[in-house]
Amino acid sequence: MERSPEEQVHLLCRKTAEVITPEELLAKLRRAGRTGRPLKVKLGMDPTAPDLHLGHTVVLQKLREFQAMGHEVIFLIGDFTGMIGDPSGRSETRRLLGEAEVQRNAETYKRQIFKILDPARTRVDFNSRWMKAMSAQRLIELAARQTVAKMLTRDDFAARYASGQAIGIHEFLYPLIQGYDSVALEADVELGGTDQTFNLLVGRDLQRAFGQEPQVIMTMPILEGLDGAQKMSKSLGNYIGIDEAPGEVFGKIMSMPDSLLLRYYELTTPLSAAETEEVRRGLADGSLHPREAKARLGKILVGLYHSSRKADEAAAEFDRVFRDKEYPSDVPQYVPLPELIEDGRAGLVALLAAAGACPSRSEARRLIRQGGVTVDGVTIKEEGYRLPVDREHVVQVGKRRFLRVIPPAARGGEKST
RNA sequence: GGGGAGAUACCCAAGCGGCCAAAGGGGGCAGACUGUAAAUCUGUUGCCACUGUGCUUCGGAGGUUCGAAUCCUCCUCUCCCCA
Repeated sequence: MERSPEEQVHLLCRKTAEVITPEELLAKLRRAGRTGRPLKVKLGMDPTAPDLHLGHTVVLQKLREFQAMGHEVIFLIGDFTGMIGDPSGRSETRRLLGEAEVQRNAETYKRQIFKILDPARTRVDFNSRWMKAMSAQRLIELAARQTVAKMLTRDDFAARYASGQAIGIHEFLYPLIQGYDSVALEADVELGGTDQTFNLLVGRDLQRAFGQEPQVIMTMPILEGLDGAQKMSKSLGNYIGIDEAPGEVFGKIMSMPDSLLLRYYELTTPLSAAETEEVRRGLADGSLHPREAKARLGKILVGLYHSSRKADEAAAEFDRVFRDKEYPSDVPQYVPLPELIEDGRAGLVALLAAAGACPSRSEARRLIRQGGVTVDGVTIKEEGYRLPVDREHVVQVGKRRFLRVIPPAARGGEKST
């Protein structure tokens, strides 16, 4: 709270895509400074996909900045909206979330957001608290405050409408309910990705309609997923979850397109603009090899969400397996089932499928045909290969899957895949 | 309420009686290359008792036919136009 309102505005507007409006933010901050009443900063999320990824951290980091300045953060879980169904979903069967499930997802959220946010300064709320009690009449009154034409100005609605895709009425209700959340919470500021701009603006409209001072809205850039094209999302499989194992996080960073590096430095790390610039220059003039830049980024991120010790371990393990082509330090054991073994040997295809190293036997055959399977470092090309189970053998499938095949007789080592 | 179009594998999208387990693209996986699980190139991408007259798959259920993703009937869902 020691920072002046002007300073706060300056800091808070960094790394944002849009702030509507900085002037209003300044005014609110000034008042907060005067009255000693911190701002209420809202971020809403659906409880449907409880795994947070790096994309979410962009906005969470901004929330943390608010906290660091002494403001109150409200993490709003859209359990009511979530129970109705997610508008971004297509026509796939709409799964209704039960209360128990919502509760569980909420717990998952908390565990994850508190890797970034300060629990002491975070209020977790649920919009069912007020939405459940809302009568149909009130809802219709709410709906009367927006027009279809206005709704169709939202990019994704417009695009879907133009391309002939379905838009459910309830999807129109979404922005309204989200906006109403701001009314219910009397939010001073609401954050979101740029894709939320429309919804956030609806919040301002509704607050005005309910006689409140409109919230300031701040949107953050949307982080591209690992494919470099679409936004990061779990369903697209192009994400890095902040709850993922250190090795996974590090590996995914190492495997992302070089072209994405700077973007990630910028949006997912706490590095200053000057430090990011340094990375950019290094990459540009060749003094920093992309691989090194990635390793650094990987370490930073693992360090952030796990620990710097885990980060070093992950980096060392990566080098070991992918640079030095050695076996990982912890290759899972697999003890073949007795029915797989005949004359002291087990068919490799059956074994790979049974061990879960391949989703099907056909896939196992394919991999063998393509030279993607080795036993004790020797590439196996025959689909009919039978692996002797006389002693331990290390089977590698592709680049990343390893298996220590243990003879069943040799001690009852626990089975794992 | 009336008229029209459509539903194909993870996604998009061809096919419109046999040569279709189904073109093409994306994605995935593998190989080569590489200081990287980057880029690029190549291969591959339903299952199984896997060198097959095998099994399952083209919204769902029936039917026609020697034979259907392809034709017919009904159903479900979506989109467009008109009212």
